[in-house]
Amino acid sequence: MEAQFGWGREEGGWRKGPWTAQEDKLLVEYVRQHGEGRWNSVAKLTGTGPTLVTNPRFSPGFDAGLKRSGKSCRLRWVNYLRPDLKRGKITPQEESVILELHALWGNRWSTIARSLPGRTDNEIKNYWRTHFKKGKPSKNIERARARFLKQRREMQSRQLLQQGQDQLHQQQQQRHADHDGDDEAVGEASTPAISLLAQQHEEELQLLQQQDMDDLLFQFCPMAASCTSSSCLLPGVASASASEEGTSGDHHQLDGGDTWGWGSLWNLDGVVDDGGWDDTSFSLLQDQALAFY
DNA sequence: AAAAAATTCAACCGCTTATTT
DNA sequence: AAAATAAGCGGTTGAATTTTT
Repeated sequence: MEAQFGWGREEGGWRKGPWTAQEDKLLVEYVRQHGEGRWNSVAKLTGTGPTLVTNPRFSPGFDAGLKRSGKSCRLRWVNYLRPDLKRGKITPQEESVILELHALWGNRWSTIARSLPGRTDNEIKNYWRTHFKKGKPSKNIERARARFLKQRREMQSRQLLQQGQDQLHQQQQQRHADHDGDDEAVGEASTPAISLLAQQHEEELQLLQQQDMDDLLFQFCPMAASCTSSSCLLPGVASASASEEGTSGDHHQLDGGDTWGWGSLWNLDGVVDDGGWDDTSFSLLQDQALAFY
């Protein structure tokens, strides 16, 4: 019934490969009796106690002990048998959290997992890799990305427009003060760069709107909502959380060049200095965004 | 209908960090 | 204080399953 798998056999005395229901039972029983931890003693203590030895379910001479290394036992418990694990698919809400926290912390799966009760680091890691890893972005994340960029653009073009208007206003007033009743056509020529930029962004924006991906996006990707609300738009939050690390575990690269976009897009390290969200950092980010687009 | 390709995810490995002896 | 042992972490693997051709 088992051991039909290519890799189900023994190596150095320890069984390896997929766990059987029987093995699970032994491990669960072990934890019930001895608690979590001391995994190396599982093999010694399972199935050898008087209750199990005399249990008629085990034929005489059959070694009922669990022939698994401590490491394997711990893994099985932590990732699969623990009763507080949440089974079933990752919910859209959870996905949203994963995306956000990964943007913040990179591949620190166990850190991310702490914010997702009932989910293991392994599970989250798998989820991330299968859904958001470079090369094969799912349709969902593709849409999410588009939305993210769109929001950024909307914001920027609004900013630019406002800037241009302010500037124009200022110049007009200045001119009024300087020499009284003069022309007003000059103002347009003096802010061509900004208005042009703003116009370009409006055009890009409209292009995106034509594609009309919002409805689909919302249906599939909750991140759309979080984009506006949390860390990615609030440098204060992001930099505060980001600075909390950097003490010891810094050898983890935040975003090894092969994962795409999000890490570098959302992680504001090195872009935002002391919580300031100025135009330069914005356009820097914008450039990064465009590079991926 | 079946073969091939793609995806999923449980479990492994090697390494680092923490705890115990 | 340091060596040994245990726990924890993240990357990788590959059998099983699902999807595509």
